[in-house]
Amino acid sequence: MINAPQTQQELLQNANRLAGKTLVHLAQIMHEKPPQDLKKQKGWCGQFIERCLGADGGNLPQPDFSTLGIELKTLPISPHGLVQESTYVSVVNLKGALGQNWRESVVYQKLKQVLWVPIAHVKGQSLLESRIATPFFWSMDSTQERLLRQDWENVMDKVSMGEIHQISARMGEVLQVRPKAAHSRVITETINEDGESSQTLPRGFYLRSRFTQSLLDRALKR
DNA sequence: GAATGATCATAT
DNA sequence: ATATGATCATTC
Repeated sequence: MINAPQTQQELLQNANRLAGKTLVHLAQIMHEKPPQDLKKQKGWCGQFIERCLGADGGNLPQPDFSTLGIELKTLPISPHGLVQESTYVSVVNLKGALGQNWRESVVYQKLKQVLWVPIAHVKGQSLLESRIATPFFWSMDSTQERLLRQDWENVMDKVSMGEIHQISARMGEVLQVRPKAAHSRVITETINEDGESSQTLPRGFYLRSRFTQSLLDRALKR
C-alpha cells in the first residue's frame, strides 16, 4: 500500500482496498498517529491518503503520480453523497501569463486524469470517523474540457492584461479563482496594466463543488 | 445554507 | 516566497 504503483490498474486496485475503512482504522494500519487538531491540519487527510497510495509528486506543480500522470484528490462528501467543498487545483501563474497554453497548463496536466477518493464525513462526528467511500477514476471528456478551458482562458486573459483586480470567485462556470495564501498580507509578484512589476495576493484555481458533484454522480451511475 | 474570501500546516 | 494538501469562517 506504500510503494508507488507502476500501473494505473495497480493504483485503482490499491485505492479500492481503502473503500469502507475509517480514517482511524487506516491510520492504525499505516502505523500513523493522526494529529490532535484536525481543524487546523486541514490538509492532513489528503496527504495521508497520498501516503497510503504511494504518491510521489511531492509538492511540485505536477500530478501526484508523476509517471502515471494521475492526480489524487480527496473529495469531502456527506453520507448522502453531497460534495461538501470546492477542490483546490493549483496556484494561478500571475507572471508571464502571456502565451500560456491550456494543454500545457498545470490545471490541465493535473485534471487530465484524476483518482477521486470520496470521504464521507458525518456532521458532528470526528473527521477520523469518516469512512472512505468508493474511489473513482476520471479523465475529462471534451465537454468538460471545453468548460474548464473557457474558464481558465478567461482568467489568464485578465492576468495577461494585468487586470488581476477584476478577477473574483464569481467568475467561472466550473473553475474559479480564490485567494491561496497563509493570510491576506502574503504577496507575490505580478505585472500590472502598465506592464510594470507589482505585488498582489497569491491566487489559486478551484473546482466548484457543483462540478465535482457532477463527476461523482456520473461515476455512481456507471 | 451556500459562496466567497481568508486561513492553517508542511515541505522546499 | 512558492508549492502542496485543503477547510474555515465571514458574508451574502
